Amino acid sequence: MEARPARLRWAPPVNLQATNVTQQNTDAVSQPAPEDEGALVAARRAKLEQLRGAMGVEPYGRRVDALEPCAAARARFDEAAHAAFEAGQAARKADPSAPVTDSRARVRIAGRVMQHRDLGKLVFFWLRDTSGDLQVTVSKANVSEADFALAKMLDYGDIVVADGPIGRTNKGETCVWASSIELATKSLAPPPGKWHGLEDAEIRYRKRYVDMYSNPETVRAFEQRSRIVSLVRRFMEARGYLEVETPMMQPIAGGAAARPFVTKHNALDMELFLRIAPELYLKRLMVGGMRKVFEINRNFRNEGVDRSHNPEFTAMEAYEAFGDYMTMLEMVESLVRHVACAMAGCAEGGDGPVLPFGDLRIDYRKPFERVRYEDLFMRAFGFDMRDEAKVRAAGKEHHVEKAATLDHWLLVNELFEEKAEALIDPQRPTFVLDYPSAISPLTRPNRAHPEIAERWDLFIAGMEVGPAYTELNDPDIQLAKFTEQLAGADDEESTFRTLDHDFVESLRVGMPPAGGMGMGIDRLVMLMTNSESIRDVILFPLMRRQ
RNA sequence: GCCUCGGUAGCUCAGCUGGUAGAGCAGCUGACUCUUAAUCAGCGGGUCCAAGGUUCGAAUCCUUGCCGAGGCACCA
Repeated sequence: MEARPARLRWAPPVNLQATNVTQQNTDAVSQPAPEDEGALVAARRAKLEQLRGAMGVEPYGRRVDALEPCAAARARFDEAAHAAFEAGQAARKADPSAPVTDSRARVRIAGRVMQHRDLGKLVFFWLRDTSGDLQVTVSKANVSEADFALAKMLDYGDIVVADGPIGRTNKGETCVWASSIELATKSLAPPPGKWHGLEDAEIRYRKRYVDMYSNPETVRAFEQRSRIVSLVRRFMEARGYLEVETPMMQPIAGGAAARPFVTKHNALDMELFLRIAPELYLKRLMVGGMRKVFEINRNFRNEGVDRSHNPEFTAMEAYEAFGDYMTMLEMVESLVRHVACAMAGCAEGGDGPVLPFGDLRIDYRKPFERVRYEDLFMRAFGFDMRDEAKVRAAGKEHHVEKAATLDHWLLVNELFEEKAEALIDPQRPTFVLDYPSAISPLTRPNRAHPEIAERWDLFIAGMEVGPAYTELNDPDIQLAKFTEQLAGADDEESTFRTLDHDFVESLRVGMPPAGGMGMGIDRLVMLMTNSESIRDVILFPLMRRQ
């Protein structure tokens, strides 16, 4: 990849005369000013000055080559070399002319100081990097006077480089016996406690950088996330899907029914929406002739925030020309099991694992549950969902809002969500098949039963992980459904809902029959990493401004 | 938007029917060549989230607001 010229990278943004930019910057600078810093910070600043002055140490470091992760350094500990060195030391005690024997591996590690114990002429501290912790032992006899002075004055949170042989203490702790140490970065902030670490959920999300070094499982979860996304990509590529990127800023926010975020392009004087879904663009690619595509990217929905919703979230959508919703079902079931297998370390092609999620044990073994929407409705209510009178009565009985006037199928779905979804076993991944057409405007109706759409939703642990459709490719029906939908929009919805005529035009050009699916990647990661809050799988979740 | 719970030292928390603000760890000074949440001696450290009210007196009771957690609602 060619590097961009530095001039471009560092050039100030050009067209930023918009007032909201300045506004945002002012808001961001609500941190306490330096003069508000307490005694703990003052003590660290005093050390900083001492390092720079009397000790001649640069507290913000320099390039260091040939570093290895703490875990790798620890793994290079060799019992025989350690024993030989200890024996040699004993021999020299008896006879100082005995030769020095030291075949222990030399290592160089860097990390944050997590523990610090000063025993006078011997200093122990632990360094932490993302691979783990490793103790560094500094003996006054082994290092320069300057290095020893530095070792004694280190603070919890400082970033330090240590060089030396990997060995063991008398008490059996594997450690680096420092031959030299170097301060990489002085930390000025008071750290969280060394025992409890950082537990306050608010600070964990707001200051993720502290959470990450204080709670190693945080970094672990995000390493897992990265691995899962990579597995998903490789799975899709192996099946011949092409990864594409479609607009995140759209003049019409289509493809779903959520409330969008609004923004503006100044030069074109144009209102834009952050996308709520990529669907309508990916389908245009089908029209253009691409057979199998997928996109993994952010969607933005201007809705509430809770344990399974963040306003910006990562979704995958995939489309396969000449497929249908059952093509997608096979693909998604294989994909979810594939990822679950990788997480559990079980054999590929086997039945699949059982993974914990909170108090649940999710059973990813073959096959996932399949249940028809109308059968689930029948089980929940005891009558057919097409029975308008009974549905109307049940709506009133269950106090559905506007039960008397609401469209029959919308009422059916209200009832379904209230009572039927609860019948799904949260421990069994379940495909609910064949939703009513009336609530599926982008889905092709079943040819024999047009009130039913060829659509499924996958539920795991009570969460909706994603839907799939046999895509509607009849331009006339699509236009009719869009028009009907717009007619039902209230005043607020009308401000952001517009008919995407170009999309309808693309269907007139002709989209091959196709299957399509969507999947919430954050929710998939939650399930795979046993994280019950979406905030634990998003590095910087949206928080209210302080 | 609604309901419940919470916000006290850098961190984790205690603080009873209203009566001078506490602990452990962290910090500072000193001792210690094998520590493992090191130990020992000594010393500092608070806008009790904010504003208002009740009271002789409020961390504590009341009201409102801010921030968070959980739940509900919203989310085809």
